[in-house]
Amino acid sequence: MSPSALPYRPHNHDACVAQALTEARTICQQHNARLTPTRERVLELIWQSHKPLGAYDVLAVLAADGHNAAPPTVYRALDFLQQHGLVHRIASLNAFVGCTHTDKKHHGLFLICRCCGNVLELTAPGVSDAVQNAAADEAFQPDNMTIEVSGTCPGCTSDTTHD
Amino acid sequence: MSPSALPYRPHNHDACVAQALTEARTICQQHNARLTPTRERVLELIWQSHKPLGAYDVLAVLAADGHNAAPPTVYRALDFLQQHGLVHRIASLNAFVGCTHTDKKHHGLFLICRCCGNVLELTAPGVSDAVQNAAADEAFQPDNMTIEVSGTCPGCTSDTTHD
DNA sequence: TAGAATTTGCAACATTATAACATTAGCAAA
DNA sequence: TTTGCTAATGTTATAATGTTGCAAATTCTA
Repeated sequence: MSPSALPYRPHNHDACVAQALTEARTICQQHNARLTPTRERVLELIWQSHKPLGAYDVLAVLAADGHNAAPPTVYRALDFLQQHGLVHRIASLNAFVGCTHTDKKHHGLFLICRCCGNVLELTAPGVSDAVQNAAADEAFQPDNMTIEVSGTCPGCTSDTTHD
Repeated sequence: MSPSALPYRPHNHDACVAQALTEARTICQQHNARLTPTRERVLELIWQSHKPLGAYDVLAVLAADGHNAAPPTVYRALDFLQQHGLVHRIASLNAFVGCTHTDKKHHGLFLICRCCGNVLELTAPGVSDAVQNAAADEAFQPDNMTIEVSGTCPGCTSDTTHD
C-alpha cells in the first residue's frame, strides 16, 4: 500500500508489497540488521494481507510454503520486524500489521474496522500531544503508547457488501 | 482507592475496596443486574490488588478460597463486570483493573508503570477529543478506544525502592 | 408453584506465546 | 583455513490466555 492509499480503496497491492519490502531492505541496511529470508518472508506475508495477521496465520502459510517452522520462528521474526519499526502489533487483536509510516518517527494510532477487519494506521500528532500532556499532568514519563480505535470504516458505513 | 487517591500514594486500601464494592452494588441495582457472590468476589479481588490482575490470578485466589472454579467462571464474571463498567481490561497486559471513574461516562486512558506495575486511569477528555477528530478526518466512526501508555510513574522516577 | 430466563459447574478444547537447549550460518582474526 | 565468536534458526515441550457447549442449579416472574 503506498502511503497515500487507503486499505479499503482499490490499488495495486502487489506493487505496494514490493515497495514495502524495498523500504524494509533499506531500513535494515541503515540499522545494520539482517533481513534474512525468513524475516523477509514474514514481512511479505503480513503486507500481502491487508488485515492484521496472527502469528499462527503466518505460521500456517510458512508451513504451506514447505518451511517446517515452529512458533518461535514466527515470533522471533515478528520481534525483529517490530524492533525495526517494520510491523506493529495490535494488542486488542493479538495480530500484526505492516507499518505504513516507516519514514517518520511516530506513535501509531490504529483505526480498526469491526465490519471488514481492515486497519488504517495514522500518525495523528494531535493525539500524541494530547496523551503527552495528560501524562505530564500526572508527572508520568511515557515511553510507549498503544492507541487502538475500533469502529466502522467509511467503506462499511456506506456499503452493504464488504471485503 | 478513593477517586482522589493515586495508586502509589499510601491510603487505606481496605476502605477504598469497600467503597468500590458499595458503588458497584448501587450501579448494579440501577442497571437491574445481579451482582452475585462470585461476581462480587471477583470484583473485590481485582480491587484488592492495586495492580492489574490476570484472569488466572483471579482463578488461583478463588481456588485458594475453596471455590472450585474453572476459567469460564472467571471470564464470565469479568465480562459482566466490564459490561457494567466496573472493571477495565488492559489489552497490552491481558489483565484487569477496577474502574476508578464509575460515576462518569468515559473512555479510559491508562498510565501503566513499567517499574512498579501500578496503573492509573484517567478520563482525559482532551485525548478522547483528539482521537475523535483524527477518526472523523478519515470518516471513521469510532465506537471503542483502547489507550494505554506505558512508562514510569512519579514514584518510580524519584525512588530507588519500588512497590 | 410452574415455567422461563439467568447463572453456574464442568469438561474439553482452542489460541497465543515463551522457555530451554541444540544446531547452524556468517564473519573476522590468528 | 582453521579457529572462535556472535547472531540466527531449529526443535521440543510447555506455559499462559481464552472459548465452546451442554447440563444442573438458581432466581425471577407470572
